[in-house]
Amino acid sequence: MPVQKVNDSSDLDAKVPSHLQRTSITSLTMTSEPSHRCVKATVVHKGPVISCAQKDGIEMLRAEIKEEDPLQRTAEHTSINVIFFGTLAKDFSQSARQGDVVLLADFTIKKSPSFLRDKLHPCQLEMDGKDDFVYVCPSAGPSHGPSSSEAKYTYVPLNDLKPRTVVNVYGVVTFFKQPFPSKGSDYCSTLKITDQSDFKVGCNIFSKKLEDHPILFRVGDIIRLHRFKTDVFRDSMSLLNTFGWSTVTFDGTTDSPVVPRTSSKSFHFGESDIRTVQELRQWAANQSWISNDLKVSLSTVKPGMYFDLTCQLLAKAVMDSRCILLKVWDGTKCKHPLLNVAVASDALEGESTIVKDRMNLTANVLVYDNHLEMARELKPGTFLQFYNLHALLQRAPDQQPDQSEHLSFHLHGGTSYGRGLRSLPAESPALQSLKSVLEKHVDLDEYDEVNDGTLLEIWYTPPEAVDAEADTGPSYTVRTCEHNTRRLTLARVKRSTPPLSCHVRARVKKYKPQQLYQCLKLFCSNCKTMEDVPDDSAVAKVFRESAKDSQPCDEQWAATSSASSREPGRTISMHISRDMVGESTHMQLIFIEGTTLDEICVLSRDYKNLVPVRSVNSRMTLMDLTAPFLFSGDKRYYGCKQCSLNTFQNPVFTGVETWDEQAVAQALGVQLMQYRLLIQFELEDQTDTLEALLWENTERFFHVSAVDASGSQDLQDKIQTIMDTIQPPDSSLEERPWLDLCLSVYTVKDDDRNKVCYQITNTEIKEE
DNA sequence: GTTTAGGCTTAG
Repeated sequence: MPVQKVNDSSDLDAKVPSHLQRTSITSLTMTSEPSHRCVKATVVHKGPVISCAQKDGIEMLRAEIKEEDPLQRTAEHTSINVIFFGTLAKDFSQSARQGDVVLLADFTIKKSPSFLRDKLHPCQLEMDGKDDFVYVCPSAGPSHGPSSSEAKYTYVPLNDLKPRTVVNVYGVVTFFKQPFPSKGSDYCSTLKITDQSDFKVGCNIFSKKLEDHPILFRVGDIIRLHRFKTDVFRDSMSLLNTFGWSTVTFDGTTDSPVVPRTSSKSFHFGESDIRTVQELRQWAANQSWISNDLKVSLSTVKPGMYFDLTCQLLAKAVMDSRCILLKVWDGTKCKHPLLNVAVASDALEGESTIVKDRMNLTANVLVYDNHLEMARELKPGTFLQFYNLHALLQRAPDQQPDQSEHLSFHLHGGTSYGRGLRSLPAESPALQSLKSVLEKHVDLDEYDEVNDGTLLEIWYTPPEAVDAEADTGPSYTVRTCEHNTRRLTLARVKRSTPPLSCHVRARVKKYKPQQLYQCLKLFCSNCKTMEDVPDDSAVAKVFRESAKDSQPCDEQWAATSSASSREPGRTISMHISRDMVGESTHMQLIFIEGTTLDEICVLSRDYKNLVPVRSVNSRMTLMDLTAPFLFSGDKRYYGCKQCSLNTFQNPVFTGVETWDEQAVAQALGVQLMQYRLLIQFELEDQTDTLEALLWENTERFFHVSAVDASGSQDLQDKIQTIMDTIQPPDSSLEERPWLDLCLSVYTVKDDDRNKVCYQITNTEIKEE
């Protein structure tokens, strides 16, 4: 069903079919049953139609809709993202404008992948156009028609104000205080406004109700005053609210939507208001008092400064009856070390800031006295505006006098210079740059559960890097993979959904096995059995028992020569296949019987392939597969006990040019076990630790072949040397080199449960 | 039927 238009907001309500129930956006949850619900709200943002590559190029559009929220202070999640897909996206793009009221039904409720950053709503609505239901009522003011009441109000320029008259005025706010309790019965708002006449007029507003006070966020906001009384005070004109008064405010950003902010349920608002606001914005943008007003962030703040800070609340704690600690960040790194006010974790409300503390991203703000009333209401995650915040260098209680002082922030008591704080609604234009900076730190969100990569690209372009701190300095490894995925923190990797390939930068906290020779494993590629390489004492025992009381075996297919050993009763015999006699290969494969392990080791220096055998009832038999079935130079090869076939009775030795371990194993019916190197690392970065295996990639990682290492002390020493560099014995974390790693995240079945595993792939040690 | 504040730094 395409998007339908109606002319009046009240018509929308008439369009609601009887089986549908109006639901407030605030009350929507993941478990809401969407099928019989509809929402009515105003479009506050409409994005472009985007073609989504990860969804077969389907077109999509994100819009943000907002429900009437008279107070704009405490109600949470009054806005929600709506994603339109396919033709509905295009249709909506053409039919709806910012400010329009829409009625939506038959949507799907999904988890919002952007909630942790935009704080709009934990859910989002998705509409694919099949049975969905979209009505649009073009904006013309929330409760009145556009032209019928035009010119109802006249606005007096500020230079034309006459004393003791009641007027309506428009102005740009050049100074304001958040409402504060007066000595009388009311709250008082104090502000100063100006307009194109450049006259500045002071204004006081008294009201018992906080919600009736103008909603002002920053200097440059625009205010409309109805029914204000003029008077002269200290040779200047001033304004005071009088009976029937009202105020409406607007953001002062040029080109941003003209959205009236008011608690009033019914107010006049028409085309001429939009024009007036736009003209004032344009005029103010060229005034030095606003355009020179550079924003101060944590990265630019200087000690001693009083400044306004736009930020997000991370955590809070009550210090005492006159002080609350607010831990905030704005995504920028402070140039001075930031003071960390230690608070017991059970006294702290909100997320842990440890990771951000370490990166000098967390500002500790001490809020005093009259501001506690406001601070007490704040919830972690809220966006905040501080006014006249004081940056102060101070020493931490446990700090030595010779150490550099740390920067703390105080919101002192009182309201001088507009001192105060307030929360900002998530959709405020004043927050757009803050949000985009915070998004670059998405990997730091310790509780971020964004896994749905498909919808993510509609919100942000991934940042190039995670963090400058870990970026600097060389890596002891190099990635060899072709793919160009984002680098993630370990905390983020742990929250990802397998399968996944990703890049991390980490250090090795620990590794197993600490006795590195134990990392050499035997692996059967057939049955996937992995076992340790048997130690010499176990192998020697097999040899001793095989040689005990044995008579040389007598096989038709073999030519045999025997010699007495030093021990009485033990004969050493060598057998060569008759098939091979006369061929050039005949000395390449020799069966040997009756030796000790030591003896066969000595003999293997002179013969290429020695197969130890024993005699059972005069028939030649392979030894127990605990022992190697083949000695070849300094290498020993083992067979899999489960998978080796017993075809030794009638071995075939023809047709092989060169005997190697594969050919020997095949001729003997042995399933050759491969040498592998297995190491388990405990990786660590600023966010978390994670156990990752080095398994399939080990040989490339060390530039060492496992089978070569099995017979070479030099190569085993090489691995030890590399490990001692990655994780020097008794080293502190800072002494260990960073490693750029490619990680593979996958699941394995473990007792019928899926277990997530991490393996280092496509990564090599840098060798000088 | 109309007091309050009328900007202009805490001092932790």
